[in-house]
Amino acid sequence: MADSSAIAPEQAPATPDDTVTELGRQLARFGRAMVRYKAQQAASAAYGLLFPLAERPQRAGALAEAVHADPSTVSRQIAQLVERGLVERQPDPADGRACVLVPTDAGHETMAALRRRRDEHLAAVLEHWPADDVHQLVDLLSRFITDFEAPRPSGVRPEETETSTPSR
Amino acid sequence: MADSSAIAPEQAPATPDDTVTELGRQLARFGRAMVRYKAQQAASAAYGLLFPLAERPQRAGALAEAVHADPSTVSRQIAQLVERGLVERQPDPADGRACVLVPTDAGHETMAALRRRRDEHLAAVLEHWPADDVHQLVDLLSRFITDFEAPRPSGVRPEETETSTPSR
DNA sequence: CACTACAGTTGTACCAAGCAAGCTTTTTGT
DNA sequence: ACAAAAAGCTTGCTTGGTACAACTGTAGTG
Repeated sequence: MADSSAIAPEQAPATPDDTVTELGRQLARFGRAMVRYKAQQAASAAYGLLFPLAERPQRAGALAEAVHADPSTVSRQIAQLVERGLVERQPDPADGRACVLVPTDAGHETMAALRRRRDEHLAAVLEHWPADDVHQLVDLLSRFITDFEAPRPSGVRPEETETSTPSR
Repeated sequence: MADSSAIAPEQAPATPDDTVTELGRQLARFGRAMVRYKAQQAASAAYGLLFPLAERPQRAGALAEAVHADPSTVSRQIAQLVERGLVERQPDPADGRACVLVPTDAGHETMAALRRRRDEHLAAVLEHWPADDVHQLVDLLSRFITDFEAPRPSGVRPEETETSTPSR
């Protein structure tokens, strides 16, 4: 495959490929840590949907795409939230099939509490970090996830986002 | 609970808290991306154990601690690997209860293939990244995970401080 | 008025992880 | 040396989260 052609070997102790491999390693480690953290939190995964919904109420399908999950998964999680009174289904006047999902007051409170706890934990973890490092981590991580989510590892479709594919 | 008033002796106007919150957001996003990525990979989670085992053959308990997982989970995953002929149980001469887990040749090959695929994917994702940014991401991420895993924000046991056993 | 497309929900199956209990072997105490 | 306690690992059971596939009901179209 393409060896590191364009990149000049600077002071890196090894080739850039090694850096990539190391990143993969840290990613796996990170994934495990995340799974473990989420598991030890009592909060069901459904609660994570409160965050995007609080930012912008939207329909189930849009939400599913926003979090890159299957519509069925989101549907069940929404059902949990509705059952707990954290989210309300407001029938969309423009489309009878759809419902706009809006967090209730309790939903906002719950989300705020979750965020507070998260923030406290993170603040403790980052207690001795220089602010600049934190900022850089956020920046790099954010960019990485964006690039990570964007492409399909196999079968990349540059621009096929067109809505109309019926033609039948 | 204690609000942020008790925690921050001095609260900066807008910066650090926001950065922390944003980090939490990115973390959640990353968690979803990881789950999705792992799900779309045909490889079972058990294969991830090949990496630490290839670096250093070790026993099941040590492996479980290394990946911060329950011994039972590791036991099953190891069973899968043994069944597929990727790992061999070598009876420990010093301890009859234990087995040292050693990747077979096929195990090494499988792991190499996995790593290659991972690296290719990551290389594609990072195609347009400056090498320095990648290096910094690895560095910051690695440090962050370490700090994230180390402390026990809730349920600190003062008594268990005798041995440096960060278990559980 | 039929007929296709679309939004969401429900049925089913799978995988991953953990707790608790059990079995075997080692270590320890008397 | 023997019995009891501890250690290392495995297995039974339960839970939680996800996706695929099939189904229900509404919107748009000729």
